[in-house]
Amino acid sequence: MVDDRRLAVLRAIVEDYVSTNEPVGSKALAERHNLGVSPATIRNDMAVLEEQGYIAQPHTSAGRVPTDKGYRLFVDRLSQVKPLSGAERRAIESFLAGAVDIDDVVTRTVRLLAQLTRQVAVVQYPTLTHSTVRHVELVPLSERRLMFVLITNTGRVEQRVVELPEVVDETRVAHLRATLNASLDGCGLTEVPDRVADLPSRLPTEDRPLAATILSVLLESLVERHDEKIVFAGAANLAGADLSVGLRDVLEALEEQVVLMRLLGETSDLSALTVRIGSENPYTGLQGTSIVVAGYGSGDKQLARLGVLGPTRMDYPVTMGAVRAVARYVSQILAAS
Amino acid sequence: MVDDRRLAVLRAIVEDYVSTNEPVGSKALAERHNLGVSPATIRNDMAVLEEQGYIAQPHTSAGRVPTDKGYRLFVDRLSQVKPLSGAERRAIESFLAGAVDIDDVVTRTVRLLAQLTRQVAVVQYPTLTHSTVRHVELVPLSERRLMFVLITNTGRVEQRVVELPEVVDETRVAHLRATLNASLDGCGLTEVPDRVADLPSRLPTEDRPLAATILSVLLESLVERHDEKIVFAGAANLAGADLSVGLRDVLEALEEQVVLMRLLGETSDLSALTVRIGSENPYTGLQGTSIVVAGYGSGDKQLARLGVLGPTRMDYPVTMGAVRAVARYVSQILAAS
DNA sequence: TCTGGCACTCTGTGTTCCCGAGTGCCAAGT
DNA sequence: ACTTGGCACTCGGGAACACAGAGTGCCAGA
Repeated sequence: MVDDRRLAVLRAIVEDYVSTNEPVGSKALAERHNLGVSPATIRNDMAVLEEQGYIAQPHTSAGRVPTDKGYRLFVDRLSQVKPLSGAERRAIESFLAGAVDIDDVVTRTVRLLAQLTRQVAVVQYPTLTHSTVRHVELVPLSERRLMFVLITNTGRVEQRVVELPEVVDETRVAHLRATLNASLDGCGLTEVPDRVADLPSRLPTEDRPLAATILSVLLESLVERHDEKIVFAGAANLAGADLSVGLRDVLEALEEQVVLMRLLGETSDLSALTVRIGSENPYTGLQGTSIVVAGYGSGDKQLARLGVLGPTRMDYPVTMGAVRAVARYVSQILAAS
Repeated sequence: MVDDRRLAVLRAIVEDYVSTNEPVGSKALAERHNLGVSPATIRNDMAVLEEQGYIAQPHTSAGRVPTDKGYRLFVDRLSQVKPLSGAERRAIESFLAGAVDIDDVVTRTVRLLAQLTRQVAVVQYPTLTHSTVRHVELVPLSERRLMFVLITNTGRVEQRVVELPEVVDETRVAHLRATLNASLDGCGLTEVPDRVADLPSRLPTEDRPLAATILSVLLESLVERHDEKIVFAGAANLAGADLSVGLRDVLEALEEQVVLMRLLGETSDLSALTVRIGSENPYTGLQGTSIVVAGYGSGDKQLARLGVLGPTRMDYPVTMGAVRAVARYVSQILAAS
């Protein structure tokens, strides 16, 4: 009973603070929310909440502000993800449906999410780890050069130019192409190294150096692209917000692929929404910000993650709703293509 | 004589203001630069310069600050582009040399430029307008789907998935592929529509619907990509600077492809450095910022542009030097690949 | 045409003062 | 055992004010 009310007070504090951006006092709370008790009682509850570390006061004679721990409790137990409105859902759907290729899907998604949440959106390209080879193509560019193109089932295309050790005619290229496709078609990218390991030995002796060159490029491109690409949008939305730390640090972090990677990657559970609040984030420079992350993917496999980053003082229910919805729609689009 | 000194005063004002970020007064000017005259004389010159609109004073009793017109004169007649140091040149070279494909070149370039100038760097992808077709590839994905891949001589790859009107076997695809390559190889992208116009009529009747479908996708992809991709980096560098207008507006402009396009595109001369200062820029929201743009390209053809954007109060000689140098190195890299 | 001198004008900063919101605590009421 | 009204206390932030310092414009003399 008493405990319940105390939680209600915490919820009210979070909600008010998020919407007004001002420390909230006992009197205002008693007025705006009908908690059925007097300001004095609320003050007592607040003292306890502060004792327990859920709220804090900026100055002695100011109202209370939620701490990271307070937000955490709010997100875990006091709030419900808020679904999007019908209009918003339709807008998402039609906006994403127009995408022509994987690049386009990612670009549209990140912009959409930024606009929807009015925060910084972050989207990771579908990882190659769970993709399979759809086709390998060798395109002669000149006598001693060819372009190597790898197409995956997620629509991603990797290409490399290969300098050849010798002059090679079209017939030999065709043969190699056929052999490569035969051994790799449908094969998961992680298995590729195994599959091609013995390939040179299955070829005529004179083709082996050629095959070796191409394979080394192939393997290299797999390794290299393993560190995934991440894009963001909506940096302008940070301009107004008051991050406790400087805006500069946040922008710098956003441009560091590595930081972004870990930001999205270090979430434990892929199928649910992950929220990391303020100091829960290991990176200084991102103190004062929170992130909401969801996994997405085609079919039942989670391929990558997307999310938004904003000030700790954000509207979690709404943001979580938007992230979850966008993740679902993107998954849908990818599954269909 | 007098005129010369007045210009020297303007130059000194610009240099001091750029380095100190504070309105510069007659006394400080007389001390820091040996102009050989007294502060009083300088005051007279400053009065004239203000009359002519080259400088202004923020408040009645403050020093002077260059106006956009003043910067313009400085850039046009009072400054010399400052070449990079040897160390910087070597750093550029080695950093760019490691790029593996066109995407990589652009990404590295934009980061490099941002770091070098400590401002926001903007790089446009090589335009397709002057590229030629190196190869067209058709990759069957399933019975009624194939992937269409277009490779250009600049290393750019466009791909599209095509839904076919009928089930098509490999032989017919091969034939179509050969025909396409025969007519398009080496052809400039702008000529493609002409070249393929009569192509269906040269094919057997039963192949015509198939060819038409594929061609429509091809043409569409050409038109669509005509609005070029532009990337930027170094937004964090804006955080400290004081744009006269809000940081938010600038960030918003940077995320608008269209604005960026026109920003880079509306330069008259491709072979030289273009500088647009403050209000010379047509976009509100970018008042208070200047841009320095250079063209780059492989061989003698200018393919695209790159540049940096920063506060009007920037070090023009250094910035211009960096932009010019990077543009040259990128051109070199592209020509070699 | 340049220079030193001088009166004038501001901005920015520091000080002081005071209002009001908000708290913590206590004693009384349920 | 909670809850409530009352009350004294604290502190941040805005308004009013004074003041020093930098810079200017102008003028008379070299």
